[in-house]
Amino acid sequence: MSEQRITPRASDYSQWYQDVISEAQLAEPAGVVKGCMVIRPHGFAIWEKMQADLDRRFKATGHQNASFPLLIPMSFIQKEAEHVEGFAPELAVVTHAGGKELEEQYVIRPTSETIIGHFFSKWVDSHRDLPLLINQWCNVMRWELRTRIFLRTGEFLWQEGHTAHATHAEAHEEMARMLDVYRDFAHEIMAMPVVRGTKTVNERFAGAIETRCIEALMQDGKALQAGTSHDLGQNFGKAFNVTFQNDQGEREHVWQTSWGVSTRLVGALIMTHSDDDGLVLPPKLAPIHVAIVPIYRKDEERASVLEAANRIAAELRDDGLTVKVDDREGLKPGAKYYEWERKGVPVRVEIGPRDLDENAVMIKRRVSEVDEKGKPVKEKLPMKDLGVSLGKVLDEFQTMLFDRASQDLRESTVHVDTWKDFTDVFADQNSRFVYAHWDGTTETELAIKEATKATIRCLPYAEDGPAAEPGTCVKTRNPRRSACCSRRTTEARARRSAEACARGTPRATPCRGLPAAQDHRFHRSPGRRETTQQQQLWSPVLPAVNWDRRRRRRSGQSTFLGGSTTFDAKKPATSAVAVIPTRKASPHRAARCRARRRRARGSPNPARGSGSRAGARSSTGGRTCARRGSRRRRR
RNA sequence: CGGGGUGUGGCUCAGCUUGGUAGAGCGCUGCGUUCGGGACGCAGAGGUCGGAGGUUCGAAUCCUCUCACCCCGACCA
Repeated sequence: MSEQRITPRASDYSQWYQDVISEAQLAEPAGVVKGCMVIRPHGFAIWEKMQADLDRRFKATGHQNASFPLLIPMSFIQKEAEHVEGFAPELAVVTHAGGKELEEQYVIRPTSETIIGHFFSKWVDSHRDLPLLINQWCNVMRWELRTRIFLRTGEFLWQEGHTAHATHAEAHEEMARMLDVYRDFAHEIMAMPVVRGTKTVNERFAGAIETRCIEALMQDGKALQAGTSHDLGQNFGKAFNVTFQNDQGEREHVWQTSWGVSTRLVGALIMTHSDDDGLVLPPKLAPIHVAIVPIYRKDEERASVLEAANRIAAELRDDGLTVKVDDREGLKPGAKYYEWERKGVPVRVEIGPRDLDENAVMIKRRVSEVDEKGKPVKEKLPMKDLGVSLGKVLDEFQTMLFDRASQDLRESTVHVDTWKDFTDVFADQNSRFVYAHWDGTTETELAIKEATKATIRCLPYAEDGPAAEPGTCVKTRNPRRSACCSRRTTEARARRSAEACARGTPRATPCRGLPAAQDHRFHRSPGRRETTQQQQLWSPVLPAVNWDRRRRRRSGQSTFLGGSTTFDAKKPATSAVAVIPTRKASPHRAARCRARRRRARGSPNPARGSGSRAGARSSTGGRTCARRGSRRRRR
């Protein structure tokens, strides 16, 4: 147990997150393309499973998939005033194509309300054309200044639903319906409890009249916006002249909604369940359900064990499970164990000569108890009907993850009534879900953020949070309803100290009690069951949540035209794709030389990378490396 | 946009202050011994030192210019 590949959560949560992703081979920074990521096969497989289930839910609620252009005429973006203001700073713009400067520039879509609005205007003419229920699976680009893999990247994959309705009531209902679809998906498939709520005006989508969200709590106590659903009112209908004749023969503008979830969900999944040993996946999203590790010494053992492993694998596949037989030579079983655990495979099956004699196998759940010697607990299962018993284990595992995450959420949620209590929660780098009264003003909202870095995540649904009841604002003492606050997970600040990470401490016991077995087989309908069982398990006792900051910049900051002008002035016709805002060239070689001299002098380098990580690595590295590494790190 | 840092085998880095023909660990390839919680031995492959120019008999190292990426802040449905 010498090598520490994954930084523990307690020492550096942010580094832990990156380590889990890299060790599980989910994704990596593209490097050659700023702020973008490459999603590797194992990570993409998780996204594909998410897509498959969500797509089914969208179709079950009457939506159809379609595809719209990646490029959007600049003028479209400018048609809705708030929309422009919100998105302009992070647009990538195509200025040249085919060797010539374009007469009208295109933006690479940051979202498709505008171009879809354009086509809606062509497709809608009568109230009989409504409702129009469209979804698009695609990539979008937002030139973010600070990126974090899966959570915020320059380019990301998502789905965006866009609908048009004849009445506001209908559109509003659609908006709420799709938020519930997201909630159900998070609970049933991701095993991730979320809180539904309404965004404050300040956090609302640019161009919407109401934005709702689902908010999840990550293990560091910070909130993550996992999905949004917007009531766009008639804003885009008016901007793009989407009108219809109602049954009275009058022309009206349509009422629209839009809603989306993205690859950020993969990040949410990682941060909800994973531990210091690496990725933990709920079975319903695991690309591999079962990894079989054969164990043998002699050649004859090898032959019989591998034969049995392959036979069992075939049976399990018949039962609908995805199985990997790890028959690689040259790796000891222990190395394989660690590898599959890092990759989040929910259940491992070990087969050796002893098991063949007993007609049984040993299984190990990805999250299990440890015995008095500190060794993980394994279970012996008969080979007969292994598919059935493993299906049950996977069901239990899925339920256990949801229960555990729900408990985390419950324990990390507090209700406060005084400003002192409020600030205490956010002392140092700490964060939790906090329910508190708020006077409803943006001014107070910003003051709270300024003072604590906490943001108002949402005004929670009554079923998901405390009921709206009279109270006084935690900050101003003005009367108002309750809100849920937290720091946001995507916030850039890194946590470097162990003390800072309130919820980063390792769990005393790796596993909270497993729930009672359920009487259906996992494989009967993997990822397809209309589960209600889990909803019952979810006790709606808690939290509330938080944010969705976006699109609204305060006036006085860069507007679209300002950014554009700046760009053009600095970067004439050299590239086909321009980005607003532009960035300046970094320091050059002289800086490097200066650093060298400083290093040679022995003075410390304040911006040096994580010391703990380097230390861990050098301790297992070669002699030379260890010596040099420590010398350097210690300064 | 402000501040800082880094570019050297696939990865993590050393070497640069004081110029002399490029190193380590991991990984990878082959062979052998191992194999129920991260194996070991031996042999081996692999580098335009980010790029351009300059100084020098000689540049990874010194100088100038340039490109890229990362971190902190700002900013961020």
